Amino acid sequence: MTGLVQPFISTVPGSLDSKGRVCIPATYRHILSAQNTTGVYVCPSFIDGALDAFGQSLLDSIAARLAAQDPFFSASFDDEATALIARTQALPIDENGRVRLPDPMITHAGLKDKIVFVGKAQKFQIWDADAYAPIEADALARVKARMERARSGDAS
Amino acid sequence: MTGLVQPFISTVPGSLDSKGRVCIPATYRHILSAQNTTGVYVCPSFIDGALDAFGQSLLDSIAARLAAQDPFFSASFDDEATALIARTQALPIDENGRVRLPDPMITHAGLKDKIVFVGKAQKFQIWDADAYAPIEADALARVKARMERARSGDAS
DNA sequence: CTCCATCCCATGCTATCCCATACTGTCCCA
DNA sequence: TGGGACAGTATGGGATAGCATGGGATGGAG
Repeated sequence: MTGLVQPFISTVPGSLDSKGRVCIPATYRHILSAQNTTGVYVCPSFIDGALDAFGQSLLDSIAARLAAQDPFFSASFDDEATALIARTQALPIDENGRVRLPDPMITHAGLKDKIVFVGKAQKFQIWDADAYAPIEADALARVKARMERARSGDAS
Repeated sequence: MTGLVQPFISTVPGSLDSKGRVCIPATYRHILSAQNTTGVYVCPSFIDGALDAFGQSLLDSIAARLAAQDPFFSASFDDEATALIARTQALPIDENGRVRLPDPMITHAGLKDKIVFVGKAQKFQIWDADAYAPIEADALARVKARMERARSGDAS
């Protein structure tokens, strides 16, 4: 049943206005509303300077995993809840498709004026446009190198 | 189908005033009232300097598992749940969304002026702001380390 | 009678909602 | 195939309801 969820794809440019608002691309909004999500869940990544955004489907699977644990006496529950649930915010989307990003999240991602939305299947990410450019280049280079290694290995 | 209960998420800053009152974040209050809870249940944590706060849903499931002797939990769960219930207080929320924390609980959590509310799905916690910062950092580090271990294990 | 706790009212502010406008892509028809 | 119209999308700004906070008043207990 999880396989039927539509994935977030492609990279979309966007902008952050003076009030800290961003306009979620219409394509992503349609996917979100198909998940019975009125808003969008956003969590600062603990790997890099991105914001992870997702809908009800992904949150449910996280909450379900936590619900199977003892909320008062389990150490693993506590770490996971602290890292994921506590740092995630439910942001409502207004009728024009915009969300107000909390200031700490803007700071975390170093968002200026220009931003990009990057589809990652179950979730999408929000990056500062300048910060994302080298990240994308590096990722492309790694994929290219791996493919060439695989090809030369196969061609024996 | 009331099966899915809305989880407490995100971290919200707050304050303790000179009368020992705290203002419960509006988002949490809405979740509580959706659980037919007029007030909030609060219990000093067993493992650290936090206050655990929750609504009717979690209290019911504790009581139900006590009665059913749920084998999923450890053998000592019965003792723990009994202690938990004994130390829990039902605090009324006034019309402005505030609760008066009993002095022993303020002492337990070492609350000064600045506090934080930390969402943990079925419950949320109340921490002194300064005390929580290192707790969060440690939990993040542990989760991050676990992820990197898993990644290097995959990359054979 | 004094002190302490709870209740209630009043205020400033921030966040949310809403409207008004510009634009861009698509669709239809000549 | 080109031009025009329209609908959905994106952006800026202003008003308002709700939230958070402080202080005073009232009732009960010691």
